Order: sequence, then structure tokens, then C-alpha cells
Amino acid sequence: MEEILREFKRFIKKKGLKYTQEREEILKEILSIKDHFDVEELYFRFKEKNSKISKASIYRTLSLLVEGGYIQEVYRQDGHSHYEVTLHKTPHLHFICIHCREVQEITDERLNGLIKEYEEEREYKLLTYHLEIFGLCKACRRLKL
Amino acid sequence: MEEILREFKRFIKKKGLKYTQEREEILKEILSIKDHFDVEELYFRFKEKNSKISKASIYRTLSLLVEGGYIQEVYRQDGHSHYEVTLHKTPHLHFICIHCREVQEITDERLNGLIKEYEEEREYKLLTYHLEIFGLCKACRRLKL
DNA sequence: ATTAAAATTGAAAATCAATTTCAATTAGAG
DNA sequence: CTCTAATTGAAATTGATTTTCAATTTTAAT
Repeated sequence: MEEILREFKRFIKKKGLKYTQEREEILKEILSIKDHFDVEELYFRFKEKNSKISKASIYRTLSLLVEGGYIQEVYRQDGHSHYEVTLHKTPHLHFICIHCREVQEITDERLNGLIKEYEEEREYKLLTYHLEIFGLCKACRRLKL
Repeated sequence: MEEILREFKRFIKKKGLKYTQEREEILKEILSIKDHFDVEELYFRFKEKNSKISKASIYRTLSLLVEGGYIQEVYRQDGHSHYEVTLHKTPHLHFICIHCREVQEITDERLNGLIKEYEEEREYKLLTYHLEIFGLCKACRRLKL
């Protein structure tokens, strides 16, 4: 945690920007979230603890965090973006149930292998990837929807 | 083509909806597009041929086409959705160059195999999947961006 | 073919996520 | 501490998508 914050400060400084309380506070809050999150969720959390961080700042900081590779936009649901922390996580895919909206993560080294292979084969410089599988989860499937 | 239109008519009828000229015209136009498309592109094409189909109708018909599995929303760029025709296409992934914005398709049976495996393993009912790889293409990579 | 009811249309208004503007505040180099 | 440029929150704006609604069209039943 401390290490990530220090690293983020370095990142901000290197860009000639200022390391503000708001930026640190936003990253701290994000690091405390286990699952996926969206702007509303973050805003709500700040409201709850009487922090008056604005949505504008949240949006602005999220851009920086994506740029620095700290978080990723992983999928879109209900017309807006959902994010997750990238650091210390193996690349993985998301299974999204279109009925109950549950999101499950699946990690598979074979998938990462395939993607690395495409990268080398075509001489791409891979930055990130998203694999989203849409369908019905085991439970919702049983409801015969 | 004719077969797809007939099948779409059946789909519309089964839902108790009306098979209108606009819906058919929109699907026809989409089937004539090789690559990916977005709402603007479609709207522009209708304008060009003096067809007065509205954006509202385009949006409404796209929803139906997605629901029926005729098209898929494949990625988001510049704040809006991009689609492609699903029928007769093998599932595939998209490599999106963040610099020149070129989108390349990659098909790999091994990937489809892996996904089928996840589906069976977890007893999901898979509907569709999207795999997007973001990075730099061979050409843009050379520019050392 | 007419007709009537219900669905669909285009145009405009509304919605909503995301971005931008701007005056006031703050970080941080010197 | 001081100064300048960057950042902030709030409000305005943008732009995609959705909704509203009166006029039109489809289609099933006459």
C-alpha cells in the first residue's frame, strides 16, 4: 500500500503534476476496494466519510490511474465504466451474468499464453486486454430464463 | 441475405412486433457493411441515399438486432459503441491499436476451445464473448511512441 | 379492400455519463 | 514565505443514447 502510493507519487511527479491530497485519497480508497468499482461507488464512499471530493476529481484521477497502469477499465454495465486494480493481479477474464449481473473472475495461464503468442506473431506491443464472457451463471441458468 | 431477412422477420413476429420497412432497411444496410460500424456511420449512409431513417430508429433497431444475435457490440471507441455482424462469423478477438485506432481481427480455434471449456466447467450458459487487446500495432510501434 | 387497434415512426426533449470551464485554492520550487 | 502554475469543486457543457408524443403505418379481422 505505502509502496504503491510512493510509486504513484513518483509517477505524478515525473509528469510534472502535483501530488495532491485528493489524488492520494482517491488511490487509497481504490486500493481498499477488493472488487470492481465505478465512479458512483467511489463518490458514495467519499460522501459517507464526509470527504468532499468531487466527481470531476474522481474522473480526472481515474484517467491518470489508468494511464499509469494502476487500474483498468474492465467492463461496461448500465451505461458506464467499471474498473479494477491492476497491480499484483494476474491477467484474467470476466464472466458477466446478464441476469443477476454477478461478475466472476477466471484466471488461466493458457489464455495469457495465447495472447502473448498473438503479440509476438504480429509484432504488437500489448498494453492490456479484456476478455468478457456474457451469459447466464449456474444459478440463473436453473431458473430457465 | 434473403434468408437472414426472412429469419429476422420471423424473430420480429415471434416477439409480437411489426416488421416495418425501416427495420428491414436498417438490417439490409448493416449486412452490406463488411467491417465494423457505429450509429453515425449508419445514419450517414442513410442520409447519403436520401433515406430519412432517424437515429432513434437506428438505436431502436440495433437493440433488437443485438437481442436476436444478428449483431454484436464489439468495442467502444471515442465514447460510443461499435458493432459488427455476428452471423456466419467465427468467434474472434480484436486487436485495437491505441495510436492509429486500427482494429484487426484474429481468429483462433484454441481460444474458442478454452472458452467452451470454462463454460462447461462452471456450468454457464454462454451467450457471447468479447476479447479486446489494446496496444500498439507493428507500424505504430516502429514510431517508438 | 376497409377498418380499427396497437405498434412504430421522426423530431424534439430528456437523460445521464463524462468532460470542460472558471474562479478560488493549493502545491511546491525557489 | 512568495509566487506561479496546477488543481479543485461546482456548474455548465457535451455527446451518446433513450424517451416522449402526435402522426403514421402495420396487420389482423372484418
